[in-house]
This record gives sequence, structure tokens and C-alpha cells, in this order.
Amino acid sequence: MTNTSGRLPRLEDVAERAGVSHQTVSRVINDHPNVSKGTRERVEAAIAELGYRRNTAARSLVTRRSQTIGVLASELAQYGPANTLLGVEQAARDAGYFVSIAALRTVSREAILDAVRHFLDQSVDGIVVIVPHSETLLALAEVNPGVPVVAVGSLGNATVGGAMVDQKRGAELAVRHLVEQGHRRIGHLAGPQDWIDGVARAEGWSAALRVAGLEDDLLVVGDWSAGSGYDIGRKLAGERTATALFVGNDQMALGLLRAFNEAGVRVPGDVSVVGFDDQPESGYFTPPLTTVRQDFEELGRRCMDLMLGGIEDGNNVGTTVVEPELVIRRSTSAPA
Amino acid sequence: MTNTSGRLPRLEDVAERAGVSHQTVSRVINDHPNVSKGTRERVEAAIAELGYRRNTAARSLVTRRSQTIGVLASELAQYGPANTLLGVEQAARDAGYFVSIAALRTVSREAILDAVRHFLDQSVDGIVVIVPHSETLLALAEVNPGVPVVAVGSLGNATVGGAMVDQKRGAELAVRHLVEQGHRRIGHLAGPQDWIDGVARAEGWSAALRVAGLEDDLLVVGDWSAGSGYDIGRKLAGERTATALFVGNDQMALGLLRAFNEAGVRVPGDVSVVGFDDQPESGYFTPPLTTVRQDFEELGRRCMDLMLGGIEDGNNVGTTVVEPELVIRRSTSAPA
DNA sequence: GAGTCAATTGTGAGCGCTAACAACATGGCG
DNA sequence: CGCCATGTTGTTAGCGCTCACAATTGACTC
Repeated sequence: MTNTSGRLPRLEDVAERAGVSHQTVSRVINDHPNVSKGTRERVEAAIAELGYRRNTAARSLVTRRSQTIGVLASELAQYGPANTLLGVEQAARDAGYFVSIAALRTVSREAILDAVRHFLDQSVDGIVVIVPHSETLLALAEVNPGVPVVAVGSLGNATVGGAMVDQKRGAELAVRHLVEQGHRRIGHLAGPQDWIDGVARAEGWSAALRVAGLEDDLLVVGDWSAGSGYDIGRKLAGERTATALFVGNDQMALGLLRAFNEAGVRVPGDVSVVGFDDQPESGYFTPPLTTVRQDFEELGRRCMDLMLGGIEDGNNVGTTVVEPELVIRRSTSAPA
Repeated sequence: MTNTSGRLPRLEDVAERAGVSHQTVSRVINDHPNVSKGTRERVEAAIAELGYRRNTAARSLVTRRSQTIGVLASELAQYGPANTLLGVEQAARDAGYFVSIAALRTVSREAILDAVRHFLDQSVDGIVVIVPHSETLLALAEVNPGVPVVAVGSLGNATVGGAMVDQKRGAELAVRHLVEQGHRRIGHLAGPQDWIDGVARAEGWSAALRVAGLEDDLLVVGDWSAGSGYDIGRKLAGERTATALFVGNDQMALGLLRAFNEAGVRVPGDVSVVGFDDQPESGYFTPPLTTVRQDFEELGRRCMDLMLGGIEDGNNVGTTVVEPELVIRRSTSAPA
């Protein structure tokens, strides 16, 4: 890192040192063929000696590519979105992309458009959307960002690609497990119905029950939080209509378990409970929670795969589905 | 948005439309004084009509500023880091900055240097570090990124600024609460001692006990996970030396509660438990957890404040401390 | 030995913007 | 009325890079 002058070395400096033209250095950097071995080595040596790093701004200016992917996310502090982001980030960095984020505090049309504009200002090469509200896709369809868009949790449409966990299949796994244990009255504590996942899991629950020839009339809706699970749990503890509950996520299940514990409803003795997500803590609930595992990081990686495909192929993004898995713990058993 | 040609409008196009020079348009965009009201209005109209957006790459190339803050983070799926990131993102976007992230899968010197290089390639204007390992700062001191660095959870040193929650004070609040309830044997289930917070909380616990004239000999170390809390809880359930435990974070407390429940140790009847963090779920543990609340988002915002100060003032970053707060729930009571 | 081709290297222009400076009004003052 | 201060606008250069094309070399063919 011999830094003679004050400023950072540029292509020209490297070229001079290696005794070639700036263009040849550019070729070496960009792995062009048609550079002789000797020249390449000399240039690489010069690069190392000067500690040269390519200036991204200059490159972006001429290539019109920023090597940056924008990730539009809400609920980033939640287990699912956070891990999806991790998957995206990993795949992106491995592919030589930068990851820029915009977090939505409130999910509204205006906030989404604002974030998209933010990304366009940065001229991102693509946008990954981790905003699990149905509304999002509508708002997104409205703008035409001019770059590939991949939405998590949706199978997308003509303009937007998507990667999702097969929610319906997950719900089916949960319900079938309960049915196999002998349950006949299986309720569902659903997530908000303006969330894609909330709807999908409820539909999966309903479909699986119908397949088993059972009623799908025991549906309550929460807001994903432990608090709402608790409130609903207190109510349900009094009614006791179902012998088993399929809960939309692990946090609501936690609140539900807490309420049942307080009310003297034993789990799984009186009521079996299945969650969804398999957060790291779920195995340490009281009792340890049977739940449906989703591989969020894989989901994120798949998003980036789709994205890279879309960048290559004129913004046409495909779709992909990740399979969930049932994790059986101690919150489920045969009914009394 | 009348887009005549295929390409995006540039400064020159706006200038032509407004009947001024490109430089005058630049002045309007950058809020320079010395532009007459009439001209400014005409230019603004032209900008609106053409849907002009400034090209970030071109601007960066000449200003040598990218308007981007790099956030270097590990454990991004955890409650604390994720919320800190949210705070940083909010403050950054409000200040007109982009936020680029690099997540560390493993915390090693090499991984950190790699991420820093990644950011330098992007020529970020500053780096926020959310990596709670002591090791990090050492690695960071090694490189000289040439831009302000703000580290979360540390008060920094000559080259690195910092924003932190007053961990010692938090531990003190927890311990004092237990002491006031009459506990005399107060143990600590600490986090890993290569984490800044792990050490700080243990020190706070120890200091508060000494102030109260009590012994600080009951120390066990976990790894922050619910699993380690569970394992240690099973061991502790057999020993029963302490009447109260101050646990390094809420997740370990969850595992501990689970183990105590299994072993028939009542909380708070037999042992009182205090956690740290106050995650949204902590109020729904069995029993609801008394814990120390940290405002992570505020922490993130403070980081950005320091950062902006540093960018102004030749990379000199200050320090700031956020106060924690004790949240009393049902996992603590007077000893039997 | 002239002609052809591929491989390698160099030259010039320009991406869109800002900084520095130049040029031109306008007006107050001696 | 000329002079300078002030406010406003225009001109020029160049940030560091890639692209398109030109130039050079050497090897191979007929």
C-alpha cells in the first residue's frame, strides 16, 4: 500500500506502474479474455502494490449498473423477515452485489412508493420486497421501477416474481398431524387476513380439514403478537370447543400457552397446540411447541437467484417454492 | 412525466427546458443561495415535468461522497441488533443517506476485514458497527477505513465512536430490585464473556452486589440461547444455592424458566428471575418476566447522530449513552 | 513472400454531475 | 458619472471509468 500522493490510486496510476494503457488494466479487472499472461501478472502486481480499488461511482456512471440490490422490508425485527434478509444479503454479496435496505415503519401505499423512489434515486439493479401484506403488490404494480422486482411470500404475477414457502402445505402438515392423533375439532388462530401468509395458512387449514371430512368453523383472528394470542387464549380457555388448535405463528402460540396455563387448561392434556415458524425459542416454551419450520434464509437466497436471473433476462423474474417441515415437540398429543 | 427519448432526463435536459444553463439547475437542486426566485420556479417546474432525478453515480464521482452508510452487523436475526438496525435506517434515510448492509455469518477478523473492504469498494461515507464482540473493535482498529466509524455497545476510543445502553446501570437496577425484595443470594447467568454486553452486565451485577454488601460468587456463563439457559437451568435446579437469578438476556431466561418448570422449581416462589432486553414476548413467558428494557431503536438513531457529526467534523465521532429501564412483572417476589 | 486472420494492446470520447472561475447585470456612493 | 460591491448566470474542466474502434503484432496459409 505505497500511497505516494494524497488521493487514492486510479486506473491510470496502475497503468503507468505496469507500463500499459489504462484500458488494459480495465480488462484485467473485468476478467476480459485476450490479455496475455505476462501483462495480466504485471498489472495484478501493480494493483496489489498500489492497493488499487475500483471506483464504483465511475463504473456505475458509465455502465448504468449500480451493483446494488434494494431490499424493501417491513417487520424487520421479526424472526422471519430478518432471516430472509440474511439469506438475501448472503446470496447478494456472494454474487458481488451491494445490499441497500429501506424499512417501512407503516405499510401504506405512500410509504412503499417513497421507498421505491429512494431505491430509484440510488439506481438499484433490482428490488427484493419483504413486505408480507397483500396491499404491497398492488402498490408495486402501480409504479414501474424499470428493474426486476422479487416479492417474498407471493408467487407474483406478470411484472413481479416471487419466492414463497408453501404455506398451504405447512398448514396441511400441522392439521394432518393433529388428525392422525385423533383430533376431530381443530380450530385455527389465524394471523391478520390482510397478510399474505395469514390468508394462506387459514386456507391451508381449511382445506386440510375438508380433506379429512372435518368442520372448519373454529376460526379466530389475531395480529401475530404474543399479546393477541394471550387475549384470545383467555377467551378460548372458557369456551373449550376445540381439542386442538393450529396457531398462525409461534408468538401467538406463546401468548396462548401463557393464557391456558393461567386458566388451568393443560397443554397438550386438554388442548393440543401447533405453531408456525419454528423460532429458536419455540423448543423452550412451556410446553415445547410442535410447529412448522420454515427455512427463511433459503427463501432469501432463492430470491436473489430469481433476481440475478431477472437482471440477466430483461427483468423477467420467475417463481420458486420452499418446502416447510413439521417439528413435533410436546404441545401435541391424542385428545383425552 | 413526459418521457420523449428512451433515456432518463439529465441536468442538461432540464436546463434546456427551463431556458437556463445546467449549472443553474444544479444550483436549484442543491439549494444554493443566489438563484433568483423566478428562475428557481421555472427550473422546479421543468424538473417536475420531466420527472428528473439526479444521477447518484455522477454526483458521487465528483463529490467523492456516496451518501451511503454501511452497517456491519452480526446476529441480525436477534431482537436487539435488528431493532438497532431499524433505528439506524430511519435516521439515515431521514438525513438523506442510503443504508448498505453487510451481515457477518461468523465473527472473525477475516470476515470483518472482508466486510469493511466491501464497504470501501462502495465508498461509503461512514460505517456503523453492530457486532457485539470485543474482538470487533480490535479488528477495526487494524484497518483505517478513512471514514467515521461508530460502534454500537462500546464507548469507543480515539478512532472509533460509540453509542451504548448503560449496561452496568441496567444490571444495577435488576440487582437492586432483588435486594430490595429481600434476596441475599443472587446469582448471575451471564452471556459469553467475549461479548461486550456479556462482560458489562456481569460487571454491573458484581458491582451492585458489592455495594449491597453481598457475595458475587454465583456466576454461570451461557451462550445467550434459550438452549443454554435450559441446560444451565437443569443444573441449577438441583443445586438451589441462590434465591434469585439475574439472567443476561430474555432468551436464556426463557430456557431457564422451562427447566425450572420441568424440575418443579417454582418461579418466583422458589427462585426469582430477572432478564435483560424486554423482547415483545417476555411479558408472556410462564411466568411473565421481570426484565430490563433497552431502547434499541433509540440506540440506532443515536448512532446515526454521531455519524453525521463525524462526517461533518473530520471523522471525529463522539459517544452517547442510552438509559435502560426496569420492567417489573411476575417472575420476581420476596424470597420464601 | 504477400495476404489473412486472430490475439493483444492503445486511443479517444463521453457517461452526468459539481467546482472553480468568468461574465454580466444592477445599484449605491463619492 | 465612473467605481466597486453584490447578486445572478454561464463556461469550462474534469471526477474515474468503460465502450467502440483503431493500431500493432505475430503466426499461419497458399
